[in-house]
Amino acid sequence: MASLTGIIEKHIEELLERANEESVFLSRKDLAERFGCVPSQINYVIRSRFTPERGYIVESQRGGHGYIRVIRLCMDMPEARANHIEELVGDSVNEQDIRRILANLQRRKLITARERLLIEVAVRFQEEIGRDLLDLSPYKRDSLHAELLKRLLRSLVLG
Amino acid sequence: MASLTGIIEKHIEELLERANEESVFLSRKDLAERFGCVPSQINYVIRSRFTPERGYIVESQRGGHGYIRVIRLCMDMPEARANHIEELVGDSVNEQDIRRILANLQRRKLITARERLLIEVAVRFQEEIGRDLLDLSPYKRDSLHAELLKRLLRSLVLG
DNA sequence: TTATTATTGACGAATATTGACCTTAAGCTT
DNA sequence: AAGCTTAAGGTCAATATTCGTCAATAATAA
Repeated sequence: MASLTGIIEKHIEELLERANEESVFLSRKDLAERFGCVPSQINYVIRSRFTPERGYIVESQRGGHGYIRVIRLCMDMPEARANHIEELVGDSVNEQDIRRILANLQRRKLITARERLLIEVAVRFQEEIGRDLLDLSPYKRDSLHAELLKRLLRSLVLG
Repeated sequence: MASLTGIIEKHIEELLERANEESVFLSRKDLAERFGCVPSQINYVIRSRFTPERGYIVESQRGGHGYIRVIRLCMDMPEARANHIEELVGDSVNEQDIRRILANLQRRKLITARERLLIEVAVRFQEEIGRDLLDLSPYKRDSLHAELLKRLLRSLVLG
């Protein structure tokens, strides 16, 4: 993995580590100069590597004093939990399973009541759309549930 | 964040804090002198930072004894917050607007970073499904985003 | 070979700063 | 009371500085 993208990705991760902060402010122009690439390469790295699904939030501002800010959440979650989630959820879950899983996670204090609420609302909305608007089969809907649930939980649990 | 605008913004926020009042009266001329800038810079700070979207309203008066008054809205009633959400989101929002709204809500401590992350992931998933799997039009997708976002935020904010 | 991922560059959009010119209100002066 | 003066604040356009998007192309993986 000696791709430019990989190198820049590592660099940003290192900045996050080294600063021991929750976030870093980057200058797109400076980064591009430093790594001898076009500025839009930085956008590519951000878009492909520092996604919400991987536990990052990115803010940016154009114009004078512009910046790209990368925020990293959940810095210290054991990897074991990630695998656990895959197992737990599998490829298909119905809403009852989901509620059971969420109740469990909340009881173990891995998610808050509000986070659980968000996840339930998101899943229910998806169910509603899939059923009423798109006429998807029950199996298809449960597959989508599984995928959504995994993404949501991974974003919280992985760093 | 060493921009003039940022510095002035912080100063005004601090005045609000320190006064522990709901509002502060500013003198545009004095502020401009203090920070060594043209008076219209103050207008820019007000227009771009102390917006209703961020929970402020501003009154002003010209002429002798003129002033700029910055009022911080406190939205402690669930009712008020809910209405605010409706307005903010409307019937259609693109992902860029969503990110702005979420950043503002987090700044105002109405949601946490993790909650923001969950919402971003849910919206992105919906976008992905709508685009790649269901081939929905951009407008339809933005409508669905608005509906999803409103439901998610209402679930949090009504509590 | 085909599909995915990475790289590049042209063009566009947003933000910050400044200054010239406009509008409004209060207090005098007549 | 009307008009003038002075002291605010408002608007708008020009400019500079960043970042973002999109599509074409190249490289790599399946």
